[in-house]
Amino acid sequence: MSQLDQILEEAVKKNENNKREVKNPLTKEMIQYQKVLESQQLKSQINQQHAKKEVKKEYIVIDEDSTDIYQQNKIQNTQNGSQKVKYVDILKQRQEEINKIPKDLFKSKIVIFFMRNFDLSEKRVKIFAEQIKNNQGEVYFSIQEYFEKFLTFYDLIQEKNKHILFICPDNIKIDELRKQLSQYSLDLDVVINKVVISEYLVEVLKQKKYINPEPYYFSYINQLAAQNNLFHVGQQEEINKEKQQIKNMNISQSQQIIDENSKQLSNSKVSSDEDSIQENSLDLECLTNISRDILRQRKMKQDTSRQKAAKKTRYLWDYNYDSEQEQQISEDDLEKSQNSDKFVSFDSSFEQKKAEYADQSITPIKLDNQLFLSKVTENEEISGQKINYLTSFKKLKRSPQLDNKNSQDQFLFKISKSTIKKEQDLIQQNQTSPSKTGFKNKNQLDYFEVDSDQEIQIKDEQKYLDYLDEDDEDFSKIDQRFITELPNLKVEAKFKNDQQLKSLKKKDKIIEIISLDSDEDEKETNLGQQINDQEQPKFVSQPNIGNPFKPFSGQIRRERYWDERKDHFICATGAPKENFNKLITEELEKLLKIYQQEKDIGRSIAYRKAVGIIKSLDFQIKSVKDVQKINGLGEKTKEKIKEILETGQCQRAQILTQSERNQAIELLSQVWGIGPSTASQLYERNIKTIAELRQNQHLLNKNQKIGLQYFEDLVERMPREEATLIVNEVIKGFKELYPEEHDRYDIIACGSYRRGKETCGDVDILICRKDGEENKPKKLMINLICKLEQDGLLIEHLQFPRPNQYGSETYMGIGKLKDGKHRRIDLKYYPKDLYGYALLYFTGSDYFNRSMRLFARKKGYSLSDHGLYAVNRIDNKTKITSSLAIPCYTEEEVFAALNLEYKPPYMRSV
DNA sequence: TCTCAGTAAGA
DNA sequence: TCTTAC
DNA sequence: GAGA
Ligand SMILES: O=c1ccn([C@H]2C[C@H](O)[C@@H](COP(=O)(O)OP(=O)(O)OP(=O)(O)O)O2)c(=O)[nH]1
Ligand SMILES: [Mg+2]
Repeated sequence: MSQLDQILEEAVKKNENNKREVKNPLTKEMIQYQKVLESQQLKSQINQQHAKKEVKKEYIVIDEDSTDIYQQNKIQNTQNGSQKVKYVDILKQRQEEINKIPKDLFKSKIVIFFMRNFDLSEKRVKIFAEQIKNNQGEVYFSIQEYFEKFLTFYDLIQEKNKHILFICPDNIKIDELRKQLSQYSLDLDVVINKVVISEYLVEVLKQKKYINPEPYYFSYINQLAAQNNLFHVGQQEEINKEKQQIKNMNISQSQQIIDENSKQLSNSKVSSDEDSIQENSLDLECLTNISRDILRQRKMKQDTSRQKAAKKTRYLWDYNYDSEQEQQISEDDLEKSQNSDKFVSFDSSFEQKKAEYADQSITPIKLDNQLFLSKVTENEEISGQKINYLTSFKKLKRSPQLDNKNSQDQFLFKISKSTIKKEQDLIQQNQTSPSKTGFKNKNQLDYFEVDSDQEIQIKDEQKYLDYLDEDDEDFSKIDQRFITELPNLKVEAKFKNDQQLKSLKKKDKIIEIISLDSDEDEKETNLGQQINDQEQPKFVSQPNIGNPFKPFSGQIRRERYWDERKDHFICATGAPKENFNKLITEELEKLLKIYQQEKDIGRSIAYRKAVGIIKSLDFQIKSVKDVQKINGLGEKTKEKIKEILETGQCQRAQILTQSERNQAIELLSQVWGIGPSTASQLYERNIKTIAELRQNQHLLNKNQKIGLQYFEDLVERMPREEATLIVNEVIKGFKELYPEEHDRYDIIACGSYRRGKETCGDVDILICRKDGEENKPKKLMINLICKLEQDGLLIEHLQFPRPNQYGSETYMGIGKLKDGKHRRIDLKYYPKDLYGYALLYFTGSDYFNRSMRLFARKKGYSLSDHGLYAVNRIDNKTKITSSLAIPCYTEEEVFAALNLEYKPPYMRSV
């Protein structure tokens, strides 16, 4: 038995052993991923230390990405005689490491790689591939690529005498491969000798000490640097001390990570409990789920961080920021400040670093009351004018040394002496400051430090100009729009204790506090989930003496840029009533559904967009040429369109929708309250039909049970006429409930009904008071719901209304007409001022909303059912939102505010 | 490499 | 935090 | 998956 055979056998065995354990999501792949994450954390920690000058370093990492630059630079260095910059040649180390693998391990083999794995990283695969090629082997990166080699089927079979390996990350791909091959009526075993999961292959190679994971982790680089005297500090003793410190830190920390991981690994061997999955069906499904979980986790991480950031920032604007309080600092403090301002990022590419070394024009800049270190490009010609503009900046954060001081000092910033000096020199030379620091007084010194090494590049359309260009006169007009306040909104706050209240009052914001009425019968009404005290206070409006919104620099430019490109947005083009390409959109929608199930956000957005674009066409696509130049339809989509035009279907969609799993999940997630995650969990428990689900109701929550109960009725769409009757019932009930003041309210059926669709999935009803909020009965929505329940219209309640910070309320329930089927009914109440935004939102369609909101976002606004706000997005984590919405009292005004043509509801069905 | 709408509720 | 919904 |  050859060496390779042995290794493969072990890898396969490992795979089989692990199949029993996979119920626990802590699989090896996940642990590898964790390891990478932690390595990244370590990296950023050390980067921070570098930034704080706790550790100085002066070397550059050479890796696969920077070899060319390295070679050039090396020649230059040696020509000059003295080596200026030192290198840690990680590439060499990696090559040495990979050389440890016996050269002829893959000799004369054919290897097909299917890569997506942390451990068998891309770099490593490249080196592998190189090695195999040098040993009379062959390497392919897809099965198609491999097939292209053959003219006849006979050739293919002959080739099998060689050892053909398929290395892939997980079992999904094997499944897919099988399907692909079945299209050619080929069996997997005919084509390929062995299929190896890369994860387990790597595991075996590691055990045999052929490969070492360390060279691909950050800590290894640090160790190397320390070993090679590449850390530089003034005193020799300190050098040694620091070197040792870093060495220890990295070794112990990375060792710790490895230990922890192996501990988790051994803990993760959990015996599967009996009701989980049948033995035979387990393997593929479980592994697919796990890799989905991992994908989802990665995505979820990004999403939640964005959400959190978004939540915080509104408070930032309203309650934390006060420019008046910026303090001046004495000369003494200025003297004390350290004179150092070189920021070198650790592992970025060589070119970037070179630029950083070379660039001396780092200056502080103040944008919208945040401080940045900026790079300013001087005298670039923009629209015929020579202008200085900001090309990139580093965000600054408050120095921790200030946290101990008393609160009055909290608006001091720190910037290094030399940068201030540069600024002052410019001012003294009577030049206009190239940045927006506003440091006119040399005593003014700020205590700020660099938040992260990452430099934020400013996109072309977002360049922040120092000087107003001709368009910027319009700022005054914008200003007018922004300072207008939305009247009639009340401030409502609920505090955990008086302290919170005081601290807010201190900041001179006037907040009117309305105690939440505690009517006797309130306790009996189920108002849903309790709000956590910690989350309070919530504000129904903004303080009525807000900072008048100042337009952000570059706003005119930004708006113009996106106005020129607005035909890329479906909200600007709209869709005709008729869909001329039903076949294509239906096929693409199949794929869309699959990707939504798999939680592949990117692809589902891409396919949704493609469907939207095709629906908006006012002609029938006859060939791909008709859609050749459309923005949003890329290569792959066009391929699929071509396929559909030629064969009448998309093969991939066909294969995917045929699979039992996908069909079951699709069916189960049609139950209200069950989404893709729950559906696939149910499928794992071998629940594949509604009947089976009805047998296992204990797995469902309250609303899901209701959804299941009325499943057959709810999956159906109702005819438009029935929706009309339901709306009339609601209006009738409302009139009976409030006979005197009913005409003070607008009651409008929105959703697909308002868009003029012939069938409606549900009834969406918007209620809006026409005059001020003060007169609105407190329990209007609850009363209405009780009334409709008495009338026999509403049968089940899914979601009770509860006032939120904007004074809007949402009800979701199930109702039916006499002798009719059960239908979903949504009631929403919005205060008068939100009428325009709410009507726009509730009319949809969902994709039209997304398109319009994206357009608003790009233009520097944020659009929702609560308003259109001006927003300055500094980076993906930081934004400043104006506390005052741009007033739009009708849909038309919202369109106008975004400089969009008004689209009547029937054109919004994208 | 980053982004993809924005908001809210239940468990 | 995760999932689902509009 | 597409676009920047
Ligand atoms: O993800 C979503 C879903 C819906 N909506 C808005 C637009 C939509 O028109 C309205 C009502 O939602 P519903 O789910 O009822 O959609 P619809 O457009 O009315 O279609 P259907 O006929 O399926 O009810 O809520 C969104 O903004 N985002
Ligand atoms: Mg609807």
